[in-house]
Amino acid sequence: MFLSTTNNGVDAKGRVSVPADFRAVVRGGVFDGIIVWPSFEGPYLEGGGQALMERYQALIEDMDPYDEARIAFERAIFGAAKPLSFDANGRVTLPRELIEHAQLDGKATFVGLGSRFELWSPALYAEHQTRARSFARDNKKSLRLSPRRPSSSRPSSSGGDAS
Amino acid sequence: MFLSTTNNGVDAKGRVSVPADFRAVVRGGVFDGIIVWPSFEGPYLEGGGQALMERYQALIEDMDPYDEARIAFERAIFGAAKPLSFDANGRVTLPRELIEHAQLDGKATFVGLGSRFELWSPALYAEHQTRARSFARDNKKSLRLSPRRPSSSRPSSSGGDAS
DNA sequence: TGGTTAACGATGGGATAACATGGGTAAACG
DNA sequence: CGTTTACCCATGTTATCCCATCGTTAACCA
Repeated sequence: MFLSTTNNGVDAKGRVSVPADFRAVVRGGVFDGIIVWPSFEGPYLEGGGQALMERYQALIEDMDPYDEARIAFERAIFGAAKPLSFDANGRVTLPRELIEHAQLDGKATFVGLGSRFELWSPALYAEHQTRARSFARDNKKSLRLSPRRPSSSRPSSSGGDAS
Repeated sequence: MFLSTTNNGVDAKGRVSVPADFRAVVRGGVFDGIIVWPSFEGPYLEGGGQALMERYQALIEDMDPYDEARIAFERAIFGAAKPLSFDANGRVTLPRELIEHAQLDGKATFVGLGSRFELWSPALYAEHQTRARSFARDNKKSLRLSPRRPSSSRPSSSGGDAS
């Protein structure tokens, strides 16, 4: 499982060290590396191991062969996905177009999301985080996670990040 | 699996380098090359390895021998498909009619789509690419990954194409 | 417990092989 | 006999591999 957030450097050749935890997730597959594609939702990258790609492929092959959505997904995901293999030190080389899409400038933030991960420019990710947080606050009623309830006594005062 | 998008040149002889990743996918078959035919959906080419052809053959042979659709598929795919073998440098020579169908003019864009690939004029593909991305964004809900269940119904090497 | 050392992960740079591409020549085809 | 197709070699560019360095963490020893 891809977990946690890591900030690594992107050198002049576009190389970036994949966090060791992430490498351990994909270790064992026939393809020793990760697969990365530009998100079609924003200026960041999405990635995973080959197993993730095969899950997408299974999903897509269940769709009608001439479904417009199927063709769109095939082109948006498979067409844009780059297989990036690890070098001896656990790095991958990001192609120029991926670096540009995510606006990476010397640094990249790996964000683990369980079955996949995201790659962000640190600055954009911070911004995205604050927006995500306020979105969560605005929608907290729909975010009830578990039957466990806080049972009062918790200071409802805004804890620092007021807006 | 055919992945990623590559832009290669088409010289005066109609030769184009097949991306090395793509060559690796079809490597090992008895026929050392790719099979390409004009799409009946638009001005581009479709292609794959021999394994893909055999899949199509199996699909079509399940249809009624006198089904009009079967005849149409046979003519549109098998009748128009050209086996293009690699030269020593990994290139194929595109016949004139394929170049004209896809309106290739010095450049060709290989688009990997998992079990097959497409060949486009770069300008024409750019347009379809943006449309595919926005369509995918609007319909992403239909791509939800279901929680992986242990009883996977198919072996991991799906589709017969090598990794 | 404090200090030292070995191991792992991350980073930087240079050498080398792979890839894409161009042109030329010989064989095959009509 | 002319045209086309296949094969061969040469070259620039790019990506891949290999080695060295450095910081951090974890293990080990006194």
